[in-house]
Amino acid sequence: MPKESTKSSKRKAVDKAEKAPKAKAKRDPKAPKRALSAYMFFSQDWRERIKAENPDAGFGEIGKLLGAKWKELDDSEKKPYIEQAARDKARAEQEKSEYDNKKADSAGSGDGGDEDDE
DNA sequence: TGAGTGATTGTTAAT
DNA sequence: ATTAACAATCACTCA
Repeated sequence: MPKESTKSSKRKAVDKAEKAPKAKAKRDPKAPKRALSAYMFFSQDWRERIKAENPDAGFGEIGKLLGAKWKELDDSEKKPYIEQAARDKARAEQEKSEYDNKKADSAGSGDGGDEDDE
């Protein structure tokens, strides 16, 4: 059985389940961005289905419908999406790698080699 | 070393 | 461009 060592706490954040006051835009100028989550891939595949059966459904309907279906799916059904998420995660790792690389590089040289206009 | 925190992903549609 | 529920996430940071 998989050992569940530390998973006894981080719950608090999830447990809160409070209404999102508002999503933040971003903090770092070149945020390496994270990886997409299974839900992202799931939505990409389902969004068309949801709209197909709910052409009038706006965002609220789709969002709730999507989430409802997502939970309806079996772990095996989500697996493919999770795998995609895992794949993207690896991609994100590379992104971070570059970000970390640049970061370390610019840190030493005062002036940033490449400066994006922003 | 462990804990948890926040930031991020994508959809649609309106503003 | 931004925001909003919907869900996952999980890499980073700190003491």
